[in-house]
Amino acid sequence: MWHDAEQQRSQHVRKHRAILTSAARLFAERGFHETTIDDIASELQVTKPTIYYYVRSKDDILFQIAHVAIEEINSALAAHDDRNLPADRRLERFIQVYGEFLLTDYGVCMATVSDRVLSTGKRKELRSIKKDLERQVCTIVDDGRRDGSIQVQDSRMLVFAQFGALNAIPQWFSPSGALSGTAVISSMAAIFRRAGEPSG
Amino acid sequence: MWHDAEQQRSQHVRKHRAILTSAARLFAERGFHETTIDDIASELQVTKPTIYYYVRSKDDILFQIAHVAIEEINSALAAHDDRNLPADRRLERFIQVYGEFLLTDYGVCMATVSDRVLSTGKRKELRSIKKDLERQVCTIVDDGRRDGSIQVQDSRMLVFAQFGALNAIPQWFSPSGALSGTAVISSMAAIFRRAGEPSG
Amino acid sequence: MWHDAEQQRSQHVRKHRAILTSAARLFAERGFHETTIDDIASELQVTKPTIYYYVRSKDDILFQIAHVAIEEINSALAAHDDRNLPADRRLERFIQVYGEFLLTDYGVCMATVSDRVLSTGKRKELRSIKKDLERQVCTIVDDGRRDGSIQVQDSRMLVFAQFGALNAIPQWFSPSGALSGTAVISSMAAIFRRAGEPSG
Amino acid sequence: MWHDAEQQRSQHVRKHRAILTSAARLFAERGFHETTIDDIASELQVTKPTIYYYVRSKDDILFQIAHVAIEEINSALAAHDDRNLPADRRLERFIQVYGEFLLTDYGVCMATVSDRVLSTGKRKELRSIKKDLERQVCTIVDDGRRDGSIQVQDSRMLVFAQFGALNAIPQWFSPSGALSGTAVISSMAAIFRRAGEPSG
DNA sequence: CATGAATGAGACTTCATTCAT
DNA sequence: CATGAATGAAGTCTCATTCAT
Repeated sequence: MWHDAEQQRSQHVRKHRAILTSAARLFAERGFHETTIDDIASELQVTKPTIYYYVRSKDDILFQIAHVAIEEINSALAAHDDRNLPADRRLERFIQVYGEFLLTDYGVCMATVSDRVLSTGKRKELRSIKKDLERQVCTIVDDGRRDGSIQVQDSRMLVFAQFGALNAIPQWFSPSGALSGTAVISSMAAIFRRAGEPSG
Repeated sequence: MWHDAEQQRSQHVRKHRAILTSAARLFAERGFHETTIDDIASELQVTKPTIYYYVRSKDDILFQIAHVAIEEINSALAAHDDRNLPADRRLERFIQVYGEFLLTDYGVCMATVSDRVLSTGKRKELRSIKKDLERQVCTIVDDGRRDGSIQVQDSRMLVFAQFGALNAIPQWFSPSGALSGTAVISSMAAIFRRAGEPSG
Repeated sequence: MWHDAEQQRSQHVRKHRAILTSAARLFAERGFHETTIDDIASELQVTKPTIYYYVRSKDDILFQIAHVAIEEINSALAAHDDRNLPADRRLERFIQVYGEFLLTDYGVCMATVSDRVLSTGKRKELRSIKKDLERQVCTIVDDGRRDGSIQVQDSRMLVFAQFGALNAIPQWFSPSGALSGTAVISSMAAIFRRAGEPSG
Repeated sequence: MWHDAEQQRSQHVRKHRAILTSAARLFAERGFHETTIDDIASELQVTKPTIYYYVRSKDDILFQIAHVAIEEINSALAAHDDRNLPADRRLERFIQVYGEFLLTDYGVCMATVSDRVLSTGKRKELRSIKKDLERQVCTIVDDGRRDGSIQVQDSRMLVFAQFGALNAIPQWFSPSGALSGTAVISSMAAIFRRAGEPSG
């Protein structure tokens, strides 16, 4: 029955994903080097080699987490079609979506864990993916400069500032703090809205 | 002769500092976990135990680097007495000084290396020091809100955004790139100036 | 129907043999420790447990390969009835048959792979089988000493020398080289013929 | 005092050599894969990391053993200047020297352990060294063909046969057996002397 | 019969750290 | 003060082998 095969396949995908998710949480919480494969395994109630049945190596896990993370951002971004909005609104929406993502384990992991453990090849691939994202946002800013809704000297600098500010959130944000995650994100959005606001 | 002792003492301090400096450079370049004590030792043309003569442990090195770093920032800040300037100018000056610092190895190391390797005690101490710095900047912003030179909803958010944006610079900045370090810093300063600019 | 059972049985034997053959090829090519059960399985397009359905363990495979190998040699030797030939001719024929066998995967595997992986019991059994073969050849040499066609001080030494020289062939022989396998074997046969040639 | 440094250096060399020697013995006895670094360490009454203080990796040990082995053979060969002897005598002497070497742990190790564990680079280097040795012996045989003291169709085949026969000795020779090592070697030498003896 | 999944056991290797000199 | 040597403690990864289906 093809259903069986289908089920098995999805089982496999699900478990693979479970590994990434556990790992993302642990990497986000303790850091990459502070997390052992055994930690991941025991969280999933399996043994070490089981992890290796699904995944090639420890840094492969990180690499795949990053890939999943990017996919998630992109699909979250694609969820709203905002091509008709003015650029400043689109930028704000981006900050919202990206900020929301940074509250998840995948997000924290991606924003927090250094890519230095990766092999040169993987690192390059990852950086290029991240650059794509940056370019996307740059395009929005450039649109804004054209349609007059955003005013800034150097779009790349603004984008870098935004990513820097947002990616740092996990380093100080605590869900039990005074501000909710959404509030924090709104605050950040406001700051960067004003930074690009057409003066006078 | 007390002179001898003096000289010895200063020798000791100098060598100790050399260790921190080499380590800062390597940590900044390769990362903490990617740098071994041997790497540091061989860069200084000494052997491992020599390092341990001056330093308690590997994370002690990181800890001390952070301390030196903070000292340096503080003395750089103290160099200009700007108590009489309006807050927005003082904030800008801070960004300049801090940004300049981020171009040094100590700066990159501090902005880049996670404090997760440290023992809870040291980590807390370090965080509290960093918090002091944040508070200093918060005070400036709050002053600005009072004197009307800075307009922002939540000062802490603005400060976090600034530190985030600045601390991320070492992750993408390359001295061989189109923009000089100073240019980058000015750009950042401009962005945050505008973010706090009184509207209308 | 017994026919079905018969067919099944022969299926089973065929598959079992296919495993041994693939394994022999891989062991011969890469070596025993450099070949994993998975390698064998994937070459046969089956999965690991399937291998274990036919075979007890990895070294069991090696053990059985050796058994098959010996059978093959013996049946190849039996193919020519040469009891009436003079001993020197019989020895030469042996070298030819054994040499030919050493050009096959089973042969290379047997000549090349150490028996140290085997349990003591299996190792002893295998060595005793090999000793049988040696004894057979010794007998030929002894016959030669009696009938005057072979002259040698210590038959066992001659036999060991022969096996050593022949078994080493796979270590240097390349089918793409100047000499064909048959030529190499003839060469070896000539050398040992002369070594046993009655002088004067 | 330079003497101290000298002593220390020689200490280091001596210990390094002790590792190789222990390893050679164990590899020869049990095989490479059947010997763990811990086995080597515990035989020397040190711990595993100590081994790594002197040696880069497990297969580096094998590689270095082979190097030492070759050196030993060459120096043993150089010990007798036999350039004036007829080629057949020189060949015999070679067999004696090489055979003697095969009774040592380094010899057994080299003759017995497969080079398949080595990286391609190291393997090539080693093979080329071995080829040099073969070429040396080939030269002797060729000399013999010229001066009439050795008669053989293909010198390389004779040399391969010799090395094969000799290298196999460790597989069957037992010091507690009827024949002494020297006796075995003489026997082998005799066989190959006769194999190359000018007929008639 | 065959498979996907899981595991036990162990190997190599690294590295911060410490002694004895 | 500084060094060569040594080590404890882990960590990553591999692989033969076995269940449950």
